[in-house]
Amino acid sequence: MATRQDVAKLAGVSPTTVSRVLNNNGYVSQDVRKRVEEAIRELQFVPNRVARSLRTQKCGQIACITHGLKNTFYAEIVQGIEEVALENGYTYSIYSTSVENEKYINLILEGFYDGLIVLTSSEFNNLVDSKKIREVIPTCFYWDLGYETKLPNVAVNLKKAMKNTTNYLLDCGHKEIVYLGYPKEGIEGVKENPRFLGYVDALKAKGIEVSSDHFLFVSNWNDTLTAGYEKVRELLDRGVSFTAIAACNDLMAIGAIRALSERGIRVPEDVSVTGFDDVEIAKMITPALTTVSLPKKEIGHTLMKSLLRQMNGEKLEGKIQEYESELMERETVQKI
Amino acid sequence: MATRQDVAKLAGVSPTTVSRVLNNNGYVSQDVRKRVEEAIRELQFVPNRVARSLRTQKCGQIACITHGLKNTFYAEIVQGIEEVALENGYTYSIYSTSVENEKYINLILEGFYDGLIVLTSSEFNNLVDSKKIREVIPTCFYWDLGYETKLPNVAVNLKKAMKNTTNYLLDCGHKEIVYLGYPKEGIEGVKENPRFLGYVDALKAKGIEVSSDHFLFVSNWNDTLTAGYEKVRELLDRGVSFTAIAACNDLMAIGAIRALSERGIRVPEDVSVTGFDDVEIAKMITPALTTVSLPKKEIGHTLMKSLLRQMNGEKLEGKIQEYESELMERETVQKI
DNA sequence: ATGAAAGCGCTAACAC
DNA sequence: GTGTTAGCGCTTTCAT
Repeated sequence: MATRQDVAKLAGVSPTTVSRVLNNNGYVSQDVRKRVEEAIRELQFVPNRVARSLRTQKCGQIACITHGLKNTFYAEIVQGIEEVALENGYTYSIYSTSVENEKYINLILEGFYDGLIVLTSSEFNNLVDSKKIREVIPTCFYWDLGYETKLPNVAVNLKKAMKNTTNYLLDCGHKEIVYLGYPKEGIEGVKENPRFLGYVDALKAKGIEVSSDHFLFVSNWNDTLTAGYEKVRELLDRGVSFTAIAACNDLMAIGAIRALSERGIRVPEDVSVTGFDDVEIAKMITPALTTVSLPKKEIGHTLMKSLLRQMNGEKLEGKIQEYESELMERETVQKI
Repeated sequence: MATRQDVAKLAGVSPTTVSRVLNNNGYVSQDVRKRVEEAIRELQFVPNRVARSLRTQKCGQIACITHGLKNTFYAEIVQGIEEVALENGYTYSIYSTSVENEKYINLILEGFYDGLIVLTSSEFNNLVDSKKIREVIPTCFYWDLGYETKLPNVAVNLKKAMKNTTNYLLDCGHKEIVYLGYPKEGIEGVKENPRFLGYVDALKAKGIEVSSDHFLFVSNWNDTLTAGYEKVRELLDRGVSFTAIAACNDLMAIGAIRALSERGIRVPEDVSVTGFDDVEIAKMITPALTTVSLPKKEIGHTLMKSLLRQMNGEKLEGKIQEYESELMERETVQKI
């Protein structure tokens, strides 16, 4: 592997000059530049990023924390992040929240990353002291918790989104609506989840009783197809009466639909179901899932752009951008 | 951010000694070790990975090339990779094949990675000279092409898998089976795809005519829900007669089912459909998808383990492991 | 058992 | 315009 030294020797110039043409700063005469460029080509020289990082104290890499890519919701956000990262010469690593606390922190403190994007605020908050992390490394959060934070974040108005959805269900004549999704932790902390808040708000506004029989809570790290499936089976076993399910993500909704249809309950004829996220597959299943569309890629873009700004020295605080969502009326909801 | 120097000073020893306790080599007296450890704790010292990398010429990071995580098939393999990577102190970056040729190569040559895992052999092969890459960096491929290679790879017996699946369809009485999926490039190169080979083999073995009317080809980078959906719509528009569709991945199968049901064609009553990969959602849609199950996580594990071996100096060549698959009989196929 | 010193490949301040 | 030099934080001989 050729080094800058080798190039310098071959071109008959000093290493500094090579740097200059490489980084396009300082003055280099046409003639010399040409010779250097030729030498670079001949030796197939590629600058060593590790050495450069050590010198410049920035390594052109960011870390991104998710809780697994199996929910394509995250995969799509990550795609958005990747696009603007690469455009700006950054690479990124992905970590799943499943990794233990300490490993993370060290990985991050090791100086191998210039910035950090956290897609799973709640788990991350439980794991580490976010404020502390932020002091050592520029950080941007995708914030989906129910309270405000000073941490730089981009968010979606989830409360409003779920309120809309619930209202839609209500307008379709549903009164017994099951909520399937996130609490923060247990029933007490539950108020902190914006989606749940939206659900409760909508019900109350129409004078409908909010019954804990209709709460199907799932922890944040377990918002999967299987969880949706099993929660609804349990619900069915309990014999609770309901005519609709409002899920907190599409995967859980799809799991719910499966549980329903295995018991011979038809969607939407017998029970209506709504999802959340509008993952690509939502419109491809039959019946196509009525769900809430979020601008996933844009979220990724904004997350990365905000991080970039911070890495350039800007101080950012609190909500940087709040996106709106859109209810996609498809085939899993029916008027009764 | 504290450096090793600071620790040394605080502990009243030389920087070398600090290194020794950090890396657990050489002799350090109990007493000194304790002092150093205390200093480390007090200063919250974390060794700088960039500096270490520069010195040791290995950076504890690998790159992984996919064509996007939106197909959870790749996400699951990546999860497997992550598990053994982290276990062994490696971090990883993910790249989508959508990035242009040159950027890649440079990224990889920049010395920011100790190894490379390629999940999308075909695209990668088109993009770069795999053999050349391999000379500069240990590499391991997930190989799903129809010809053998000397490049270190882990594979699944895809030909056999698709042959099985086609036979299953045949045994169910289907004779007009549509193939939905990968050619290498155009019809001529088509023979190189193992799945296609398996499909043709099965048909021929039963003396059934192989008709190009039943080929629905999709390029490798376009094996999506939407592609499956649109290809099948086109097929329907052409008025070709068929009773089954064998798809090359679950996403395309799901897209196909959607196209079918939008036209009032029932699955499996009117047309049977099979998928490939057994992605988590396959069993959750209704009807549950009959598909081929591959050991995705294990593939990830083996990929990473093989890379580890190479990074430790071992020379690996050709097929390292070939996995078998399993047909999951569910609800999208019916006897006729 | 511990320390001194060289050097990984690069950049940037400073000289010429 | 171009070269010299110091140094980023660490590991690793080689002395002691």
